[in-house]
Amino acid sequence: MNKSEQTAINGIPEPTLRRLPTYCQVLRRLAAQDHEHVSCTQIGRELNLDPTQVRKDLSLAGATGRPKVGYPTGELYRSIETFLGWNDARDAVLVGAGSLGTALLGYTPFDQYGVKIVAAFDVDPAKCNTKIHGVRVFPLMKLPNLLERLHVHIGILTVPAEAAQSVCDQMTINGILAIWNFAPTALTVPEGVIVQNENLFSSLGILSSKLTAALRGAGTIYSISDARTAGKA
Amino acid sequence: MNKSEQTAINGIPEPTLRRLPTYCQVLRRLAAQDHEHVSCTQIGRELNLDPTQVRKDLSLAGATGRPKVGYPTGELYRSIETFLGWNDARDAVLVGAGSLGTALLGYTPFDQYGVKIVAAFDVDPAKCNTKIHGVRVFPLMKLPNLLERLHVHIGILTVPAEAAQSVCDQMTINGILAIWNFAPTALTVPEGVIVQNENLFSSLGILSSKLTAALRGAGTIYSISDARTAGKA
DNA sequence: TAGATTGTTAATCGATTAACAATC
DNA sequence: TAGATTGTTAATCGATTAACAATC
Repeated sequence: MNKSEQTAINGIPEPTLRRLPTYCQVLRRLAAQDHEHVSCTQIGRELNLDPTQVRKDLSLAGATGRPKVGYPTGELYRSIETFLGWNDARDAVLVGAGSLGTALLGYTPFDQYGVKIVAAFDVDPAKCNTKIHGVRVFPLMKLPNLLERLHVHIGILTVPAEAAQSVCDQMTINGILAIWNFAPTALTVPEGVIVQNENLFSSLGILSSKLTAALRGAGTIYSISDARTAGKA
Repeated sequence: MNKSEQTAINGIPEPTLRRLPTYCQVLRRLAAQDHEHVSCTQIGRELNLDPTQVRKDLSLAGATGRPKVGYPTGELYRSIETFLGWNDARDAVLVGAGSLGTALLGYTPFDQYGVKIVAAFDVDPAKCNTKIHGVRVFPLMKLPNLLERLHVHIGILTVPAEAAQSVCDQMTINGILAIWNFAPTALTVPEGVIVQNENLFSSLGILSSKLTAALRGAGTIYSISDARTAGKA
């Protein structure tokens, strides 16, 4: 049932989509260092990935290289960028100008990664009609009206879990097609709407359970510096 | 070589570790609503997951239920919490008190999720010796000294990509065993050190490539039926 | 040429899903 | 009891990895 997150779009596996942006980051650096060409082996070394996997990912994104030579760095970068839809930024709105929302409003790199936040919304009257990092904050009430006028397709959700579904509904009713959800709760959306969950607590769960396992193992047989053994099993 | 990130710990698959925290969130809500028992079907409905998968996850976490009855809600919650190491909070330090770092310092739910940030560090003298959301900010220079004294095992990295590896090295040299990395760059760490990458741009890449695909194919039968699966979260 | 590298197909591995007996 | 649910084993599915011919 939860096909959404794992299912391939256009035959592109989700893990591939997740890796493509990291290739962009490496390629940008290599291009700045005047590397005209780059091989899958090089990229794989930078990111600790199997070169074959890199090659398969690149081919899925439509890139082509030359045997022995590799891929032209700049061209490869641009073709991934285009594939991801990052070459020209899309407008987005953010709802929930709390600490996390504020941070995202000030996160300048987004411009380079295909997203431009054009308006923010909050229920707190104290925040409304101010600007945060140059973005105007509107009362939540105005969301439907403004969405209709602005034709924005991306919504960023940084509200508390309790408010998430209600705001989500208001977004989808008014034309939002993709929601980047930072609220730690599952959203129900109409068919066709894309939801990308960013659950910080899930990551934290992985981190702490691995650490717990490592420390547990360290206490019994291995020393702390040997925690690696506990980490692999 | 980055097996550490993908490899199961104690035979627990990474996807399971990622789902366990979401079960906690649902269970907490159900417990508050006085549900004494809960079934995998119920949990699955809340999160759009296959009930069999939920059951398997729970069994991997060591929980047991009773046929027809289900799992005792409170007990199940506590057993997952314990499994994740969230029952008593671990100390952590944060390096990089920029906008994202500041947001994390103010993210109160962390206390409930096993992490307590006891100190922050930054290179900017203007930020040093102040408090952000009640956490003292120290000059980065003091990191080694303080880590040694505090015996902290978790490091949160919210510095720019260029500084990430250097700070990471300072962390691991001084006893950090697990790094929550928000910098958009791959880290090289000694064996046994756990790295959990939180690459916002990877998520953004998935979101925007799916949206691009959906908009590109808008109108064709193919993309509409394809978008259906993308909707479920 | 020789060796590195691409592109692609086949094999492997692991996670999800299905099937089903046990049980309350 | 009947039906829902657990626990577990087997089947399926998909991603990763290996193998290898083509090629610059």
